[in-house]
Amino acid sequence: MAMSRICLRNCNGIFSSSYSCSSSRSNSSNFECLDDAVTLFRKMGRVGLNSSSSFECLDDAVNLFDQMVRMKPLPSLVDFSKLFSNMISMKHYSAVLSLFREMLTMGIPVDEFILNIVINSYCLMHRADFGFSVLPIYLKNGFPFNTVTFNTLLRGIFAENKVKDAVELFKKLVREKICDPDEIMYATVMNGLSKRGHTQKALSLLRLMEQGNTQPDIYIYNIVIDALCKDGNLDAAINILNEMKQKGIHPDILTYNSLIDGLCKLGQWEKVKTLFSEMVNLNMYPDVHTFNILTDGLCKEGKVEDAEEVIKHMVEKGVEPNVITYNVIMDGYCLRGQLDRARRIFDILIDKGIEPDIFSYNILINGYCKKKKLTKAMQLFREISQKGSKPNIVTYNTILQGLFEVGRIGVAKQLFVEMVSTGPIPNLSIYHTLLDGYFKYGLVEEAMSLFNKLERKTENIDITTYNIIINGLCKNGELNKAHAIFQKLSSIGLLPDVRIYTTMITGFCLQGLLDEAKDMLRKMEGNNCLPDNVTYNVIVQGYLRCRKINEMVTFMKEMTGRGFSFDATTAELLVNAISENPSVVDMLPELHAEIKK
DNA sequence: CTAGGGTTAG
Repeated sequence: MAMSRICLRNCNGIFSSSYSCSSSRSNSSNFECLDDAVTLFRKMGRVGLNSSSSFECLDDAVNLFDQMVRMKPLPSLVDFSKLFSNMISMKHYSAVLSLFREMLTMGIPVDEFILNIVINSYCLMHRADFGFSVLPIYLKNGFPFNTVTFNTLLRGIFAENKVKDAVELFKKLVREKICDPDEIMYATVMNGLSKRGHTQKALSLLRLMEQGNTQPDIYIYNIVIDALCKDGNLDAAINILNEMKQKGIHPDILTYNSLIDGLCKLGQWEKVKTLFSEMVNLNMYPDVHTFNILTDGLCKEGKVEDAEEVIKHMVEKGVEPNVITYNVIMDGYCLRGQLDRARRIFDILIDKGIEPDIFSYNILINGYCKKKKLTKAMQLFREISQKGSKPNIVTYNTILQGLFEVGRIGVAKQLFVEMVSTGPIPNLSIYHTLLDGYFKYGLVEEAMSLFNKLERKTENIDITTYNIIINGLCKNGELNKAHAIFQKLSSIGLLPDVRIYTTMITGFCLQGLLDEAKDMLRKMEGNNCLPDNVTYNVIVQGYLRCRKINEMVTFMKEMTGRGFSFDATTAELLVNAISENPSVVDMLPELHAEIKK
């Protein structure tokens, strides 16, 4: 009953659909829910909720709200805040909004806590714009804005990837002295920036902070250090580490975990050891994250046995491996093609009473797909739903790629239909998989009709989509169509990147149109898009295939001059050309060493 | 009392 009421309340709003997505419908009867709620309510007492309380289902929360609004005198706003917070932790965002509206309608006064929760609900629904529409209510009630309000909004804007808007808002707040940014606000902005690839901007904010009243704390330093580590800029990260130490701010386990992760990814194992002993000497004990980072680093280098040793070590030290530990190991075995071992690990995980999560399944499914064992992969795929979990977008993408790889196009199409009706909303990666798959099997019409549908909404597609289309058309003998699409790119505001140029050059080479390929190479340079290793290999291969050795040599010199080298295909073609006509060698004297390789 | 911040896995 409560469910339907919420839906009714929502039908004026735009959130009814989001609501039905985020709510988990309870199977228990409303009666039971009501009883639960009443019991819960009695337990909490008239004074309000216990902060640790939670509800079985949305109905409990709504019923509790109904009880609360009927009470005389009304429970305090603290109790309403607690109720709403609980609902947010259960992801019932739109239900919070409905109940909030109901409070307003009933003339129940609200406070800034409630308003901030409401703003957060909008933000968590990725509608920060509606969050702003709550601000007038502060003014109407004479509440001053506080940093929490704007932090919530900033976080919401970042969550929608609107980096510029977030930075604008932050600047406005500071410039117009609307609120004084605290450590948390700096952390919010810096985290938003660094998680979206703007490490340098985060770093300059750190410098700005150092000059102001709010001094950076451990959180701030951890954000910046982690961002630098993720960028592989370990020197800079360690410089910041030393800076913070000098200021008397002690690095914590997160600081060390970020640094160790960065060093592992660079394969700098000696430095990893140094940092590891440094943290132990500081009485900071490595936790499950630290060990997972080490395990992952080793697995990515193919050293799964060493990773297994790390696990033995952590168990000896009393740190329990978690699902991620086993996932990392499974992925390590899958990467080496040892599917059976990965499957053992999977069984061990279950034996230990650890629930495999969607990652566990995705890793194994990916392993089976790479081995073209689609039947096994599909079995696991079905098992996810049987176990009461749900395949996510990555699961679908992995399976779809696997199905196309082995040519089971019909099943792939079926699975896509199933996804549209019951699965996650397809994203660009899914469409890329479909387009790529269609082209691979010569289904140009299908690919183009899907592309035309996608193209109607320009925000649906990106430069990679065009790369797939241009590549697919070229591979299917539709060079002219490919070129036409390439030429209209700039008119729709997309700058061709090195990959697109290379695809076009590949297309020309495929048709033996070497002059056109050469023109394209010069054109890209003119457009400030430098050819890379792949571009040069493609063009050299083009000349080699047509046995135009003189021109080939020109490009060969150019590419080696720029520090690029031949890939396996180029080398093979060159060897073939030489064996056919040994005099070719004389034309490239300076490359003897290269050829021998 | 109740609202906002940092780490790991495909």
